[in-house]
Amino acid sequence: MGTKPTPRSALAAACSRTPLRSIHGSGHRTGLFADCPDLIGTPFSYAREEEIYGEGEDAEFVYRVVEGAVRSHKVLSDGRRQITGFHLAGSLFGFEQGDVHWHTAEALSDTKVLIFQRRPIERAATHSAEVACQLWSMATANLRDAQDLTLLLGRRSAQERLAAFLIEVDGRFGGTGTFALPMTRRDIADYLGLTIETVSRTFSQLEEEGALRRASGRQVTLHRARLRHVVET
Amino acid sequence: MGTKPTPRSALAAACSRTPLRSIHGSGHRTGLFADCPDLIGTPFSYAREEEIYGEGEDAEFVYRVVEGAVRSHKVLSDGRRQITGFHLAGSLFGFEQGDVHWHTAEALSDTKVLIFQRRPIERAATHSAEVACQLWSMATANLRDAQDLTLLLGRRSAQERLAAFLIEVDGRFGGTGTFALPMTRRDIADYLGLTIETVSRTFSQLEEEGALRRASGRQVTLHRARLRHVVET
DNA sequence: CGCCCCGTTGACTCTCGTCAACAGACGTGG
DNA sequence: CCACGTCTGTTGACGAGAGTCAACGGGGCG
Repeated sequence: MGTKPTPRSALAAACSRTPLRSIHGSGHRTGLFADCPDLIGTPFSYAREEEIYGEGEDAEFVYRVVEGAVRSHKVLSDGRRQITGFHLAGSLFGFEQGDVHWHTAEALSDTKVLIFQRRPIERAATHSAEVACQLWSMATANLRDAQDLTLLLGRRSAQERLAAFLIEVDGRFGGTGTFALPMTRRDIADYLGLTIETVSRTFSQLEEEGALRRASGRQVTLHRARLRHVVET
Repeated sequence: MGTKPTPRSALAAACSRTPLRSIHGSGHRTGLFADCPDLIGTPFSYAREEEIYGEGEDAEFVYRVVEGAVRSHKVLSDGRRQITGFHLAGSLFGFEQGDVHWHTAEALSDTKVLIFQRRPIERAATHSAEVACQLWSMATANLRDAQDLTLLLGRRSAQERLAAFLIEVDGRFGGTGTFALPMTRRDIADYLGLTIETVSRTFSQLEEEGALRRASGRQVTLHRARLRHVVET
């Protein structure tokens, strides 16, 4: 591929050559913008651990995950990190208030996204109540997630946090109870407000209690009833 | 006052008698709905510790604090509680996604609010991009607050949490550095993910370090530079 | 006056963090 | 092909910070 193209250059190129129809219908969830045919995203790729945008950067684009996974986080000056969310296939991220990002976003693995320019969407929102309502609905969904995380971090033990997290991820992967975690122990720890050692020990405890089984790689099989019992309410 | 009127009955009465102009201009911050003259709230009062709405209840109204203070929280089945936000004069609360509240809201002290019906506002949003954009903006502001709290709960020590909290409250009271906390130690603890004993001890530590002074009641005077130093980043 | 609630403090406990060692997977280069 | 380093994950020993339990003082209110 030679030198890495920027989102901007990819967008410019896409304007002249992309067969727009081919971008949709590729299996990602319908949702925001699904009924806005003029808001077609430009495909783009990021390598594992590559930064998509940084905190404080100009928020020129928003993104929808097509394949792979992304994390959003904030860091303190001494390096402590809090991941505020994982974005899996189908989810939209990077849409924040104001003109700069207040998080850093990085690809967990090689990831394909669709890129949208933020400005035209915001301009559309000022004219179309429908678009604005979709943005509102999206923000509200994110708000609920953030507040659930707040309850998790403020009032739950390590076991409860990990159990709730695994149930949540399972749900996002279709609820089969078996999946491969796309993130490292460090990512899980920084999401749950724990250390990697505690996450690792808690995995072992849950396995001893028969609430899950670990296989090679990051494959896990959940005993969902027992995990739910750990989480209770 | 005899039997307590419901918001519903107050609203019905207000339709026939309230001199609408008198409600506004009473010193609360301008903001959402300020430019929607047809969305006039009905005044209503709650006593200290009174529940305004409960988790799972039908979300018929939204509220703006005129005077006093309100807390929103969630509880786990075993009684552990996480306060997700305090609402002081001027702030709007109760606007959540879906038809039911996902929090409980209670008055910290005797509190005056303006009540708005949710449905007409939502209906207005589907027609007016401006209203919808305001709702979006409000949700996004709440989202940022929730994510800041996430970072606080996930990665900060008791001292850092309390210092950040005091700076935040000071800011909301005008940034003079001296004010009376409207909430109890229990409320602070349940907001910061700590216990009341830890909050109390942390107050004492910060006072020993000269970062604040406590006076009678819940009056505090902050040494803001030292508190900011505790929080650093 | 007496009760209850709030806040503070002390003593002890326990969960989770810290520091360290080590095993397995993977990629690189000799 | 294998030695090597690196990265991820696991486990153990120990320590620190926050939680738990308990006592007590002060203020508000019936």
